[in-house]
Amino acid sequence: MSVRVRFAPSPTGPLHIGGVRTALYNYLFARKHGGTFILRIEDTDRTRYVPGAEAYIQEALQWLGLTYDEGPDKAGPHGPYRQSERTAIYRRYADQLVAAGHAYYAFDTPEELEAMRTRMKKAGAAAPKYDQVTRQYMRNSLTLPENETRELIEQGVPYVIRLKTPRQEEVKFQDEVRGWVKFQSGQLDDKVLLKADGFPTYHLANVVDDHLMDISHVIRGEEWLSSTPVHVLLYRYLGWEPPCFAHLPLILKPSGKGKLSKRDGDLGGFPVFPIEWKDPRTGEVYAGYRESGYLPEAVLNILALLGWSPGAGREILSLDEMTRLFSLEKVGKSGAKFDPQKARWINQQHLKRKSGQALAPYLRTELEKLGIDGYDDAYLAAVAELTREKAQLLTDLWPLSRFFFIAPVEYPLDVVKKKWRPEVRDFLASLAERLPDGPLSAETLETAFEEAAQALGVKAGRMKQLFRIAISGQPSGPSLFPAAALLGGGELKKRLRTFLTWAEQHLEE
RNA sequence: GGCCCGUUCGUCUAACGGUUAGGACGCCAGGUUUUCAACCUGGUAAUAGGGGUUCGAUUCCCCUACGGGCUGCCA
Repeated sequence: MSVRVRFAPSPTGPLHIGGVRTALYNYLFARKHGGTFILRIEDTDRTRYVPGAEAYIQEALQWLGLTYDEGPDKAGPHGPYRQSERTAIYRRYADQLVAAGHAYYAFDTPEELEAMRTRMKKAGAAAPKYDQVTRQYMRNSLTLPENETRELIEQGVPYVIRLKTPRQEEVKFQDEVRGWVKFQSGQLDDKVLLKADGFPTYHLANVVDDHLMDISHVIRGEEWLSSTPVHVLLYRYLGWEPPCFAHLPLILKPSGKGKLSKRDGDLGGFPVFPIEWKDPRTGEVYAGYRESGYLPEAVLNILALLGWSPGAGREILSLDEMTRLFSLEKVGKSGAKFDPQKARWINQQHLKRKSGQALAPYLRTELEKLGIDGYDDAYLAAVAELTREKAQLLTDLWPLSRFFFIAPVEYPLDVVKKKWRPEVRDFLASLAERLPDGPLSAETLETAFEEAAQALGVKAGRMKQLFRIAISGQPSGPSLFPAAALLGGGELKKRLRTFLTWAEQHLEE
């Protein structure tokens, strides 16, 4: 049996990281088994449709490198891959279920349903549902005479098609991550399959499409676990073999309770969306991992570890490595709290593994924003090479790299005061004299540094931080001599003199 | 409330009946004879509780507690 899996988001807004993780696991499973990964858009709710959401999903997956083999923009043998374009198909199966006696027409208006619920609540039912018992008192093709049902339909009275759940049956299925899960059908309600507007609900569309698209494994979030028995029933009534199910543990809020939601990002200071999202209705902008300085491979790595572990202490993984190591057996059962700190650490690890060359374009972009040019790629790469060690996010790179392009004009007065001593002036001046005008190596610089210190009888170590401040304007930063050497002798001299002048003005002895 | 799922350091997790219960993030301490978010070393800290089963339970079973999901003509 060939592996075919799908990621089936609903375009009701931006994809959040829980969804991204579902996509990732599906992707990994497909690639691991040489299978097919499909993107299917579940846009069956016209009231919640958000323009731009589908494009957002595609852009996010593309940025992350989760390429799919079939999808709305990638033709395949089982299209179309947008459910709104498949309504006739669902209709056909809904009719088939009615004809077979497994589903029925229900004419109850929303008001009537509401009335039923409040009535039952008053009578003591905590969560009233349209089920084996309730349906006997509602307006549907089970309670109405056949000719009346036909008449209502002919008159164009709105109706839905509901699944006729059996009264007392055990419905069970084997979940790949949880083992056998059992439900009593009497606990189920008569789910709407086809809505009054002719669109299917998730349950119908999902089952029909998974079958028609030949899906072998349904890998989705745990929020679907309790509707799986309904799906199992549907497969049975349609005469189809159900796929394998695997329900993934949920990603939980870092603090407090509940599953991760839109708001949590703002509160916790971390993004919940892969890329930035502008709400077309409110104009609100939500931060994305991409814009916040995360590498796509790091985001994938962060998410992969939330609910899955390859064991053996492996944590920093590329997409290829994850693919090799992935298995549903190793997926955990319990919800995982999102840890923003660890997320940043993982990003940092990936950043450290990047070459300066690969990071250079990011610096280029920052320079362009400021209208600075005149630096070649090799220089940018060398800078990135030095600063990436200290960066956790891509966005940390520029603040760390800035002084390689822009000479400091201000210095942290308090630190300078603390470290200042009379011989510093002479030392820096002497160092400036010893430097060549052109390029220099870190070794040459260090030698000159030592010599200058010796000549004046001061400890080289004591001079280092002020030297750093003089050339970068910052009390800390990348490895000192390599960084300074990269600036070149001429530039160093200039900066030392500027600093000495500044010191004269700001330090009264 | 009902149904379903879950429960190992603060967090993510490893250990598929026998380990001094391991790793990672975080935190703390020390080192790196300048700083430092980097690096190195060390430390801190867990099997929810109670019953079984077993020679032996983190691991299997039951109960309780707690957490989560679902309970829509939303997905």
